[in-house]
Amino acid sequence: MAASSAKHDVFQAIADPTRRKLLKLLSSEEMPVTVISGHFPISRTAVSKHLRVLADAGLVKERKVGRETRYKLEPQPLYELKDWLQFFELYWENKLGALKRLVESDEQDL
Amino acid sequence: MAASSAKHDVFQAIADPTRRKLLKLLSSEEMPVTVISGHFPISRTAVSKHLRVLADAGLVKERKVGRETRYKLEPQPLYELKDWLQFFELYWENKLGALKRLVESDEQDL
DNA sequence: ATAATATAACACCTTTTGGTTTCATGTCAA
DNA sequence: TTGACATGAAACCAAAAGGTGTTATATTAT
Repeated sequence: MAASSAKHDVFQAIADPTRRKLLKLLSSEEMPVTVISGHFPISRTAVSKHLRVLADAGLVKERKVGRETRYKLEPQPLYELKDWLQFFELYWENKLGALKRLVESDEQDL
Repeated sequence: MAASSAKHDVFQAIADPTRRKLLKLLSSEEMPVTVISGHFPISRTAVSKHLRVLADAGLVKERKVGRETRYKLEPQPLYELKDWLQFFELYWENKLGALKRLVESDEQDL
């Protein structure tokens, strides 16, 4: 899995379905690894590695509490995704809207 | 690379930087593979495989014109991504909101 | 008909990824 | 202090991913 020496980016981090489920799970509540693992059919170690990838991408924050490590969603990096997506919105939604804007700017030129 | 027998999903398709560049490149104009390859440092075959992954995810549309195959962006599947993202907007906006409240209360303390 | 072009299809290679099991370390409770 | 628990780390594995180069096939131009 992800050895995680090099920083992972958001796009790659969310590519995996398990990691996406992790993000949702950790969105509301902070949780220790053991509890998190209970929600997945894979081993605790595997979950731990996914968490590492997410942490690398900055999507999750770790906090040590006694002998456990608790994880929580850190949504900021998703901004990058939103920005990226915004570029394409032009193309799907309003082909009409884009045309309208174009026409309007042309009108101003008149 | 992606053999592409099983359908690829959008999240996986956009995970690769080359594929993201492909999407941008194909957003404005329809292009045949050879022209597309000119924009990348990798082999034409590699580009072709990336295009296949994108097509699998429905992000790109192929059209045969004579002996060439032209590719164009098909932005619809990005909707899924937007929906997914929307869930998390709640969390980061709250955070910003919370920060704003914090700053404001600090100002009031002065 | 023949040569050149565009691209898909194969076969192959290396690195990464998702997963496992086992071991080491740190912390809490008795 | 001794044992149980939580987690990280390490070693390992199979499959997928990204890449290459080499055919094969269809289409266009001469």
